[in-house]
Amino acid sequence: MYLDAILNPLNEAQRAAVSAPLVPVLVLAGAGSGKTRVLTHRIAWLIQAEHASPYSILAVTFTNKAAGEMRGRVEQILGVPPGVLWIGTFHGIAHRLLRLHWREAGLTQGFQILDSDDQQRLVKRIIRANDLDESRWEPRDVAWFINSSKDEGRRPQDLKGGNDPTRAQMIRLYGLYEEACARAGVVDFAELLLRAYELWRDHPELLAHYRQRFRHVLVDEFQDTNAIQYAWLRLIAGPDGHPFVVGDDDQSVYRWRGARVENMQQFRRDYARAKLYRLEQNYRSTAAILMAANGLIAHNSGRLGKTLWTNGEPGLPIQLYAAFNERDEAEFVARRVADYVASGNRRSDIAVLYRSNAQSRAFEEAFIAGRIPYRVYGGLRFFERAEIKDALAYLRLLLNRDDDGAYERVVNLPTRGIGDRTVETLRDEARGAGISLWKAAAARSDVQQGGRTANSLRGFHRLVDRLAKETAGLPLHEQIDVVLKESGLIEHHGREKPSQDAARGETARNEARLENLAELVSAARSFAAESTDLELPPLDAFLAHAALESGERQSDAGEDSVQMMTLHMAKGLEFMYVFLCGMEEGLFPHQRSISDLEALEEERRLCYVGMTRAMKHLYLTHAEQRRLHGMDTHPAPSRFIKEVSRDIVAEVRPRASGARAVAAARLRREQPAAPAIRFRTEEPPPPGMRLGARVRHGKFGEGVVLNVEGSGPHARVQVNFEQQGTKWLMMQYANLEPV
DNA sequence: CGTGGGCGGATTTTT
DNA sequence: TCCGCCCACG
Repeated sequence: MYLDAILNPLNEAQRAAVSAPLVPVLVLAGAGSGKTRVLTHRIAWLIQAEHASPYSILAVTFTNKAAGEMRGRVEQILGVPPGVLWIGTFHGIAHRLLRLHWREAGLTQGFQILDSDDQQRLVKRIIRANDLDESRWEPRDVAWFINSSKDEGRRPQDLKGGNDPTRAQMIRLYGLYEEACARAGVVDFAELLLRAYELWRDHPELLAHYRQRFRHVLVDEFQDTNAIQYAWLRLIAGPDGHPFVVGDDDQSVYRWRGARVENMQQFRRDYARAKLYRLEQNYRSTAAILMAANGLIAHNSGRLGKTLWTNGEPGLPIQLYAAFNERDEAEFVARRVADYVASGNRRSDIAVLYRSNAQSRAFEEAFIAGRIPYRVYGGLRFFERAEIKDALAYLRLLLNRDDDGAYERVVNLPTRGIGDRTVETLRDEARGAGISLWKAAAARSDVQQGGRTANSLRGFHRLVDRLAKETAGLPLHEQIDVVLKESGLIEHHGREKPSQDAARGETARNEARLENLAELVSAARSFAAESTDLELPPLDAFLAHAALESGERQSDAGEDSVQMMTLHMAKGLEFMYVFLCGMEEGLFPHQRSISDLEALEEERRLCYVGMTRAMKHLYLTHAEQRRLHGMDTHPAPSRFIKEVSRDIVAEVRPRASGARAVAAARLRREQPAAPAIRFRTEEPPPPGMRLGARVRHGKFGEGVVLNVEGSGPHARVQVNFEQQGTKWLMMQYANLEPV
C-alpha cells in the first residue's frame, strides 16, 4: 500500500494526525470523527512511511470488540498475517505478559482468572471465615475497596488505616484476600493490570527488552484509562518514547469506576513535546443534532475544548416529547417506531436509550403490545450464566485442584451428599492448615475411611482425577463434552420432574440450560479452530478466553429488531434514529449525581454521548409522572433539555399537563409542531461563519461557531470560546475573523 | 437438600 | 413495585 493510499481517504485533520512525526501525540477525537480510522491508518503509516516493523507495534483498547475491529482493519489494509501485531485490551495484553513471565511476576504457572462474580464470592468467603458481620462488611464494598486500591496501584502494605477502624479493617481484608488468591493460584481483573505494571517496574531488564521491542505504542479511548493503566503506558513508552493516544474528554463516562479524564491533561504535562490534534469534523450526524450536542456540552467546565461540525445536512430539529407518564412515553416511542418501519426503515436502525436498565420495562410492554420486535442489551452474558460457570468450575479443577472457588462451586453439584456442614468443617481445616480445600479433604477422607461424607468426598475427588486422566490428550471440545457428561451436569439439568404437570416452565429452563451447555462445546470447538495462541495449552487458553471475553449478550438475534440499551452501552455505536428517554431530573441526571458537580458533569457527558449516537433524527422524551420504586413521582424535565438551544428543538405537541394531558395522551394523534429550526434555511450564513468554523475575537480569543441566526449585520452567532465558554455575539459589533 | 416467604435495597459496567 | 437473597421449614 502506498502512502497516498493511506492518506487520501482522510480529511486534513485526520491526515495531520496520521502523518504526525514520531513525538508523543494526543488526538482529541470527537464523536463520529473517524477515530478508529485514524488509529488504523496511523499503524499503516508507521509501517509504510516510518518503516516500523509490525513486531514493534503495541495497540491497546478497552474492549475486545474494539480490539477486534482494529485488528481486522489493520490486517486488511496491510495484509499483515494475523497475530504479528500486538493489538488487544489492556487486560488481554497484561494477561499475555503474565503468562510469558509468570515466574518473574510471582504467579503460578497455571494461574486462573477470576471474573467479578468469582471475586465477590471469594471476598464473601473471607468475610465469613473471619466471623465478620456481612451487613457491616458488605462483600460488594470490600471488593470495591480492593479493586480501587489496585486501580491506584496500591498494595495493602502501601495503605494506612490511620484512625479509621473501618479503613483498617478493609486493608486487613484486602491482605487476607491477596493471600487467598495466592494460595488458590487465581488473579482478578485489576490484579492483571497491577501485576503487569509491577512486572516491568521491578524487572528493569524485562522493561528494557519490551521498550526496545514496542517502539510504537497506540492507545484508544484514552480518556477511560485509570491510574495503573496510565502508569503502565508510561513505563512501556519510557521518557523518550512517542505514545500515540486517542481520546475524547467529552465522552468520559467511567469516572465512577476509576477512569481518569485528567490523564489527558496529565499526558501533556508528562510529555512536554506532545503534539495535540483535534478531529472535529463529524461524519455521522446532522447539523441540528451536532448543534444540540455542542450546546449541551458547552455547559461543562474544564474541557480541552472541541466543537463538532459537519458539511452534511442541516436535518430536522430535535423532537421533544413531554409524556404524561412512562406508559405514554413508551407508547409514543412505539408509534413512532411503527411509522419508521412502515416507511421502509429497518428496526435495527432505531435505538431506545435510557439511563438505567429498569426503564426498559415500559418500552418492552409497549413493543409487545404493538407487536414490534425488540432486543434489550444488558443482563447476563454467555460465560456468566450459572450452568456455564458450573461447567467451567469443573474444567478449572482439572487444571488446578487448589482452586477453592471452583471446588466450592461444584463439590456438591450435582448433589452427592456433601452438605454445608461438611464444607464448613472443610473450610476450617483448610484455613487452620493453610492449605486448599482439596488438600484438606484429601487428608480427611484418607483418615476417616468409613464415614458417609468421607465416601462422598472421595467419590468427588476420584471423579475429578478420573476426568483429568480421561480427557488428557483429547481435543478441547471433546474434553469438555466428556466432563459435562461424566460429571453428571447434563443429567442434572436434563432431569425431568415427571410428577408435576405444573413444572413446564422449569422444563423450558432446563432445555435452555442444556442448549447452553451444548453451545459451550461448540464454542470450544470453534475456539480451538481459530485460536492461534500456541503459548498455552488449549484448555488453559479457553478458560482465559472465557474470563476475558465473557461473550455475546443475548444471542437470540436474527430477527430485525429495535435496539434498547443504557446510554453507557451505546457508547461507540450509532443509529439512524435515536430516542433518548426519561429526560427527567433525578433520573437523568441521576439523583445521586445531582449534588456533586463532577458527577453532574459526567451525566452531561453521558447525555452528549447519547445525542451524538443519532445520525438522522433525535428525540428527547420525558414523563410528567413516573412510578419509581413503587411510588408516583412528578419529576421536572431534565436540565439537559434546557441546556440544548431552544432554536433547534421542536416540541412534538404543545405541553399539556394535569387532566388535559390524560385526554391528550389518549386521544391525540400527535403531529410535530412546525419546526422551530431557524438556522440556514433560506439565507446563507454570514461569510466565514459556517457552523463549526474557527474564529478569533479580539477579547475572547479563539472559538468555534456553534449556531448562526439571521444574516447580514443583524446576524447573531453563538461561539464557544476555548477560554471564555459559550457566548452570543452580534456580527455587527463582534469583529470576528475566520481562523 | 430444595423451596417459599419475608426483608431490604434499588445507577451506570468492561475486563 | 419488584427483584434477589437469606433463612426456616418440610
